[in-house]
Amino acid sequence: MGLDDRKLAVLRAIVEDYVSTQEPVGSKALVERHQLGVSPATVRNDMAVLEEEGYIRQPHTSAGRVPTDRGYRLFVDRLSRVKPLSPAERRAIERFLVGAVDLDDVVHRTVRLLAQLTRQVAVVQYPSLARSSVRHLELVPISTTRLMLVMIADTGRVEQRLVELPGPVPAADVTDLRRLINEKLANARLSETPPLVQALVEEAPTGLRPTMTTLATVLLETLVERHEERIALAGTANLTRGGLLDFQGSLRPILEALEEEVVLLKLIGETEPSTTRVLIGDENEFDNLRAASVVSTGYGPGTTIVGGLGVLGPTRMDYPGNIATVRAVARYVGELLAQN
Amino acid sequence: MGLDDRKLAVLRAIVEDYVSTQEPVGSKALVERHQLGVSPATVRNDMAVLEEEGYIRQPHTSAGRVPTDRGYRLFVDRLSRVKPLSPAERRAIERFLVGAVDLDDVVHRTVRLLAQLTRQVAVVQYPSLARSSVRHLELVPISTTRLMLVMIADTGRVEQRLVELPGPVPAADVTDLRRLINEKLANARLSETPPLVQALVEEAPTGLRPTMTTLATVLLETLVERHEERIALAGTANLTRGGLLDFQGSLRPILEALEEEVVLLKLIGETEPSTTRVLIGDENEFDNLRAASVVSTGYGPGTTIVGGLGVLGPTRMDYPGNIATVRAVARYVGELLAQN
DNA sequence: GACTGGCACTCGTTACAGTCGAGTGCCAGG
DNA sequence: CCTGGCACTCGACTGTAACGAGTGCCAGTC
Repeated sequence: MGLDDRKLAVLRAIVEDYVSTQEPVGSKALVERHQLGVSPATVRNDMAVLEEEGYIRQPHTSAGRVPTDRGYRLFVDRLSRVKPLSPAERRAIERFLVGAVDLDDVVHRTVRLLAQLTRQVAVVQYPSLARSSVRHLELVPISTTRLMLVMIADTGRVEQRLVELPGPVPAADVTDLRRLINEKLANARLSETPPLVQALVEEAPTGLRPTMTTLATVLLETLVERHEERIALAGTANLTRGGLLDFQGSLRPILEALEEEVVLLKLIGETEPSTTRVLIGDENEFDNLRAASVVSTGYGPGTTIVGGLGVLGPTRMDYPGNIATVRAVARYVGELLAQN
Repeated sequence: MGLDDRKLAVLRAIVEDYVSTQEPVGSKALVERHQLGVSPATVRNDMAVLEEEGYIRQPHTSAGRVPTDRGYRLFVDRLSRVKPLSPAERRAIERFLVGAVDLDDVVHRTVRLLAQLTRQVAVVQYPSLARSSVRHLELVPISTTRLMLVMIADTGRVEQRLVELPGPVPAADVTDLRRLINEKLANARLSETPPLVQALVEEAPTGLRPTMTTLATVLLETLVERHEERIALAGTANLTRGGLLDFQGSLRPILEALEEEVVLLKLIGETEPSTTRVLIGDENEFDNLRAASVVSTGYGPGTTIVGGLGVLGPTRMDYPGNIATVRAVARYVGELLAQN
């Protein structure tokens, strides 16, 4: 394919201009705003090639060119230069995140911060239970036949669940149960708990066996099956920026997708370590989001990844800027988590 | 004011037609669709009066009439007939809410249910801590200088918070602290805890005094100041029904308002016992929501109110239907809570 | 006095024609 | 391989005209 350097420069210029002006960009405007060193006619020839290769298209014959999803992809992969954060942005991140008092607080502040900095919709996954370890399991007697099971993960996440016991259980037994459970499960990765829970039941003293069986069921549900993942969302109002030009006139599919936790998890949860993932338009597997792009990355204390975070916006977004912001925020959050 | 029965009937007909068709309604269409027993000309005269009194208006000279906020208000107060839920709706409510496994689950199911039934944006406030009592306070040692404080409210709500202790505290002391705290605070209304916490510090044995002081600070923060209220939201995609006719073309202010928890709490949190509150358009104190209406009510086990729930939509909404649904859902949720 | 039919009027909507101009593709020449 | 020039396309905008839904008013009827 004959994509020489100048053609790439033209594509880059088109993307940059279109992203900032939101209007199809013509050959004349291009040479005026960028130092391409050639005439509009030459640029037109390049554009014709770029269009043939599927990187740009014209909304209608007498209009300028607009990048296609494929064009954005090339831009992101090969053409965008890293855009360092401004000092003001760095300060904003620090200011916003210090003073967070617990995990909930961290997540909420993070998601708002991301939405504010990128002016897009921000999504933050709570630290995944699957990738966490049990720090402590607490049994709190509510009545003689009811316990509250509280699980504290090493990431700071806390899950609780009410347990209906098969019969009254004296306080001393609760103490024993608590000890047994913690001996077995503390410091275990959540994903590895099922066999341990099974062992707990088998090894339980006969007197505690029925209660332990009930507990085991709830434990498995709490640790593995239910609610496994949580999501925080902010900045939906940013979808309305840029009139209705983005998202071809209807926010509906986007808003619907944002209500589906499963969808969001797929979007930002499946990150390989330390990569920033960019999904552009129809690269996305959800039809509802074919007009949107997602920039996401993983975060966690040190080098381990415990969750994902990212932003969602129109395909016409500032990729370099958003990538830089998402990365920076993820790094700060990781540091914050490492302190616990 | 000369609002005889027929004029009221005309207003009612206008509201009903406009709500269902979403188009300004004219005199001719009115007499065709309702048995008013008079001619279009007569209806026109009535309309002129209604317009003069501010209950309806014309978008432009050659168009039909549309209810004003004032018109909706009159409709809601005096003209709407109660619309009983369909059996299908009743079934849906029951089916949706049984099987909820804990409070989080109840709240999430409720908010989704409301959004689905009313096809509006649904808002549910978690049971307010201010109106709850302490069921139990648990101290979980994380390390020698760190505790996790877990508060379980009688409504099922659970709050937790990490506490950094001034120095190492032996396990036995933790047991003592737990006992002291529970003796003093269990069953107390959260709003009444501040003096009790104060007393805790004063009455603490000298050895435990410093630790108790630290705990007291966190207790006050957890019980009274922080996060006091939480909100669940669903159905934002419903805002896009009815094209962009509702909300005069921009969802932006609405979406912004929905991101502000404070705003939502004001909307649905301030409910007097067992009343269903309807706020129509500019009756709302938030400028962002002057194009929206809110139907809300309180819920709770038995006759006490522990939180609010409701729906938000365009002023052009089905008030009788939404009022009925909101009430019914609130009642079911109350029953569900009472079972704990 | 209340209701009705009729009629003139308003004004937004639609359709159509014409102009404008941004932007293109192509070609001949450097 | 680049460039200037030129004809062409086609959406955006403007102006005009016909249309029709809906109104307000008035004179007539019960």
